[in-house]
Amino acid sequence: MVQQIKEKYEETQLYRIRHSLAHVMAQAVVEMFPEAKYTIGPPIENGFYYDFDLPRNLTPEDLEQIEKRMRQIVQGKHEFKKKVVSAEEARQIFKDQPYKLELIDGLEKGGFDEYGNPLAEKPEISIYQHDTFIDLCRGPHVQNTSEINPNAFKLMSVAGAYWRGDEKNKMLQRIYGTAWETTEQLEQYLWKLEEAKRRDHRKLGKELDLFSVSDEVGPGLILWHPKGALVRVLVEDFSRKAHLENGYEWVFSPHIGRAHLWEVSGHLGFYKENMYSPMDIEGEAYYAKPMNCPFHIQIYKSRIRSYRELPKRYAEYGTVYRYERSGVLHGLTRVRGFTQDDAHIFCRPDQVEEEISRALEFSLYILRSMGLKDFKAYLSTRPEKYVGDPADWDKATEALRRAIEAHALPYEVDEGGGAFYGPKIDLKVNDALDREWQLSTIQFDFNLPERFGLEFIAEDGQPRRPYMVHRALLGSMERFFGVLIEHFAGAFPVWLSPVQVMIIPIADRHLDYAREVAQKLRAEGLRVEVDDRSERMNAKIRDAQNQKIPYMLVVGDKEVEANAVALRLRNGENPGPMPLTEFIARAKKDIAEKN
RNA sequence: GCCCACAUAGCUCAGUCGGUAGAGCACACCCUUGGUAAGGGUGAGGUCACGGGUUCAAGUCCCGUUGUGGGCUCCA
Repeated sequence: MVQQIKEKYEETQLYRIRHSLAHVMAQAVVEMFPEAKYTIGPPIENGFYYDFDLPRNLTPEDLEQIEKRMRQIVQGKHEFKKKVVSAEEARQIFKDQPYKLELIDGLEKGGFDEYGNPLAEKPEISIYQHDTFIDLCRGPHVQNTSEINPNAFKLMSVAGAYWRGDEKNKMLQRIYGTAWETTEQLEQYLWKLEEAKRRDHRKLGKELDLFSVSDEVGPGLILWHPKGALVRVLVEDFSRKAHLENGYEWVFSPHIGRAHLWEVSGHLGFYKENMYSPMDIEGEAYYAKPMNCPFHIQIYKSRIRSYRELPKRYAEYGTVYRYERSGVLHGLTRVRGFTQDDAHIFCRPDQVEEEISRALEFSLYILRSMGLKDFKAYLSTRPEKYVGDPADWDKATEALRRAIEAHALPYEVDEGGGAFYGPKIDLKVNDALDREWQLSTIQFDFNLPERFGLEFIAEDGQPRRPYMVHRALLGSMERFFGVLIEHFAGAFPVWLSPVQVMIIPIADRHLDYAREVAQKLRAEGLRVEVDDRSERMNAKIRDAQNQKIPYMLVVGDKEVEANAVALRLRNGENPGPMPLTEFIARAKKDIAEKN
């Protein structure tokens, strides 16, 4: 999995620091709880963690104390010493540590490393010691704890985690820490966390009145308020138009379908745990759709298809319902009912290459139009269990790879990470805080064409099976909106701002003029409101700015006199008075350029 | 689903040792008509998530349920 990056990270000093701090933390915890059973503690993105089996639950005060003790240990200038040992020696050393013994068994048998990941070769067994603490570990570590800056790490949280990630196993206590080379880096990281909190879409969703979730309706079900819905409508309209211009045909399909459909599609076999219980309609079972594919397939199958009419590209904003376990729901990014900007492409084998390339190109175009610029692709290839012809898999995978390379996207290959029905590209987006979000996906499907017996009549008059590609670009409207909110911190580009202009009359006598300006701007297609409250101008500015409204137009005696407006921007910039016509030109330019 | 924490006015929160509920913002009304990030006053607004229990007495202690948050696992 994602080998390229992982290996690079493993070679860095930061990786060694984090890995070493995990050991130091384990020492501090074991000192605090001599009966503690310790398990594994790897470096991760931004830091490290270690999982413990402890006699009681940790409190925030415990964390402080552990952190304090860690500083002392780090400052003790202890050397990290590696030693290769036999399995027997290792068992002796860790005789009171059942989790370690389990790991040693795995190492001895080969096939698994100390984190339980599959391994090609049988590894040597090594231990690392610093100060009084010995851990089963293959390293690498710093030479000496003096290489660790005692003021560049911090323990962040305690959370439950299953032994080896399996929910059938015991729940352990995981302590997360973050660690850096310098204090500045630590502070920068902590700032980023704060900033992420400030732009949390759940918080902004409330403050900007964009959406809500109601207990009465149910968890994971989103209510789009007028302002949020307006953004969605704008995004949908833009994207729908682009689809129609790019050779897609728009379709609509129902939200439920007969059990038989889902049996044929196989969803009742391999996807049932994500589907809701059926409803009874005149003695027949119907299911809410977890995917749109079977419906688009029915449209394809509604008559005989000629090779001449391929490719067929059916697009729909398809609302699907999937059962997600209560613990995984999260704001807009993980919900139970959501709308995908879905499409299915049915094409001839000789069209695959171009269709993939087009789909990727189109995806990048749409995402860039939304103000997202930083992408990374993940190519997932054939897993061990798969359906279809390996030759088709290879052809499809190569088409995906060439498309990525043709677009000069950075990418990683997830060998064997594809679904059983086909290889795929996932496109992840890095937002303004450099956080990665998965949005687009382009997947081949070698399963459904077979199951539904899809055909087209080839040039020679014989039926052939088409290739089928499933793709979503924004992913889901809910998740995309969540990402959009966080990326822009709620300050959407002008073309997507629910309210683009707030007119701020200074005194009541300017109200008529303010309304007149509003009318003129509306006639130009701008979304305008007048703040006619009996508040001071300062308060109105503050409120408009907090609502992230792109343009504030202050109008008072001078503006009325000169048929002008005084412009203020939401970033605090103050271009000042200008003729109304000049403002209109400026706004229209910003909108056209998607600023 | 599992581990931990949390749930008080529309929002953000306070509420000590168990003694019967508070602030700011928002809202309504009144005064104020102010030139680039909060003018002043008055008022209305709460089954303290829900259901049990302990107690003379529960927002506060205990149990359960629901929801939310941080994780685990999974994913658009």
